[in-house]
Amino acid sequence: MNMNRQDGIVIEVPKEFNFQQNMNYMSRSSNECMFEIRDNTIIKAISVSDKDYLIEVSEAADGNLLLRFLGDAQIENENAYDDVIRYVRDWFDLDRDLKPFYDMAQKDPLLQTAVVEFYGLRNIGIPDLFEAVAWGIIGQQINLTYAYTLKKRFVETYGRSMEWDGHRYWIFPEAKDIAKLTVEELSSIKTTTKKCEYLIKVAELLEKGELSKPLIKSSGSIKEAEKRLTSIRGIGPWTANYVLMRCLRFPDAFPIDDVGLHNAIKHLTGSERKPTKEEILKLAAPWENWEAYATFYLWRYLY
DNA sequence: GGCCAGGTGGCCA
DNA sequence: TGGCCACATGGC
Repeated sequence: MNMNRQDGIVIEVPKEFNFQQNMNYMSRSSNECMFEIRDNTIIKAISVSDKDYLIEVSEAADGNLLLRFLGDAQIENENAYDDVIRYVRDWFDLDRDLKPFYDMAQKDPLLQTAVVEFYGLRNIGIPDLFEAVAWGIIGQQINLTYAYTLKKRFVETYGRSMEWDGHRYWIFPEAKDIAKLTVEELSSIKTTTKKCEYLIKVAELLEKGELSKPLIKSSGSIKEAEKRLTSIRGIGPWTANYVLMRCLRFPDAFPIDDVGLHNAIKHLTGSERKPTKEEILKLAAPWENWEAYATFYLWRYLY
């Protein structure tokens, strides 16, 4: 492995990977505050093993990913490299074999065009559980543009940041800091009282260790994982499946109540109305165990 | 100005 | 279980 800090570290990608497709997805909102797209590279502040790093991910000449450390992050040992590489592999879902998905999808009426048009797109994840849940709660029942505005307010009020080359890069607020807040304090970001309650409660559960990635992963099935999440106030079936899909990486996570999914299906089928739940279940039957990727690809039709 | 947002909890039958 | 309804405000 190339460990030269100056040249960057090459992270090998699977065959079913296309840098530009993932960039296109990540460029979907100009109001995204958790990373920056600049000169066809992604720059992001991350917290891994209790250390903050500023990283740049770009495309290497051979099509692999190139990881560079920016700023004055102290790389103390080889383990730190491994931690960050693992983070990036998880973030881009590089260790999943998409061939079975593509084999299935090219025969599927709803997906066959999508997998050609977006070939090489990965389910870009939200590795931090608190961020994934909070983003889900914040985004409930509001338009995506406004959701990005609220997230930005939340992050810039309660997160910490690193500055580099005249830009500021944010790390998502930590659960332990949000758990201390009152609803009144948190409502300064101007979201609903209920969402403030939910966010603080989730932060408390994470802080107490009553909610964690290993705990959810240890669930016997997706149904149990979903149940564990929906037992928490503010997390319904949509949020639970969203989190299982973007953070826990359950391939069969399926946010079937998602209005974006409904609109994508409406668009692709040329229907005048949104599909019913029964119609979606029927359309999605062939997607078994690939519902998360199917949903992720169909979302690409919305921007 | 009015409808719609990457929903959820609570109440009711 | 399944059907309503309040929530609560911005985007377009």
